Amino acid sequence: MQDNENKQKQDQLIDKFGSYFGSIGFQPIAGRIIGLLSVSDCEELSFDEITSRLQISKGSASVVLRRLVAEGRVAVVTVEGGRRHYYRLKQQNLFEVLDEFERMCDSVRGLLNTTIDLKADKKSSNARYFYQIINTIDKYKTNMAAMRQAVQTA
Amino acid sequence: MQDNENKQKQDQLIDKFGSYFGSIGFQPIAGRIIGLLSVSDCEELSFDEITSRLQISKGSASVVLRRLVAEGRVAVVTVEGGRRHYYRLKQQNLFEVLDEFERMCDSVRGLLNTTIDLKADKKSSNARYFYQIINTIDKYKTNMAAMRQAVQTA
DNA sequence: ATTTTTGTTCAATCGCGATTAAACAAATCA
DNA sequence: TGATTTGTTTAATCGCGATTGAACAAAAAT
Repeated sequence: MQDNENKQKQDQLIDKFGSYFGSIGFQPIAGRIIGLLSVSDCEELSFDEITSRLQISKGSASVVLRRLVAEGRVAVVTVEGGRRHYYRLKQQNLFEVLDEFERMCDSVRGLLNTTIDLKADKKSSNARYFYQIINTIDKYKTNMAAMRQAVQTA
Repeated sequence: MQDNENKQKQDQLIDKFGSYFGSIGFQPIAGRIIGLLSVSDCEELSFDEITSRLQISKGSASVVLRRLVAEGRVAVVTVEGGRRHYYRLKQQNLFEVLDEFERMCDSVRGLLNTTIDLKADKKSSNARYFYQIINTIDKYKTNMAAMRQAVQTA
């Protein structure tokens, strides 16, 4: 009973992980695998445990796990002598998400600069708006750099 | 010649806007419309100018524009006496993107908290990892609050 | 009143990633 | 060696949002 209830709560959480990772561009199954590895009390699960717990085909699991391993999100643990593969959540650099966000900011900044360059009237309403955005991005990046430094030295 | 070259550059930029907005969950056409309204020297374009410049069906344009207007990304300008609708880029609150990012942080934070709650061993490797992430999120939010204040009073 | 312009609605299609099933390969066991 | 477990590969399918085309509606022009 207790166990069953716990499992249900875990399943709900796994789905929430799934939709979160789905929202940032992961395949649904990839998100749910990360969810399972995050939620499970046992931190190393076999291929078989993953497919049966998530009720997914071996094919899906194989493809998605390979990708997750290649991306460095999941680690494979091969126990000596055994033939099974075990998978565990790989801990990420905590600033990785911020890195990606800043890269996105950079690309937007570049895009806006090019856009302004191409404009006949650099003082037009939109051009001024774009200048403002560029400015805000710059402030944000300065701020983030300071924060990283603070965390590093802490 | 000059004109044609300029138009090509604009088209490239419009596609870049398109793929950027696509990457953050917009329909391709929505992204390209925003791109056109951003890049165009004329800041108010009619329905017809949009469909013909982007080579899209009236149906698509109608649906997508309605949505963009509903979301507050595009404004409709109806000139007195005329029957045409004109569309212009609506300038956003510059912190809107950050707002969304912070909301996402909040939801992740909640998810991780729930996950830790459910764990048998709160000192497990993953649990400790999740605590670290929560901590970093908190630092980030504190920092952002300070930055906003600074921008407000500037 | 009729025609033209302007835009909307909606059924049908298109494209594409996600997923599966089943055949296949490789390693271990008996 | 033959049987079993463990995972991979790939062709086919599924699902779903994006897009179109064509019929339709509303307003203005003639």
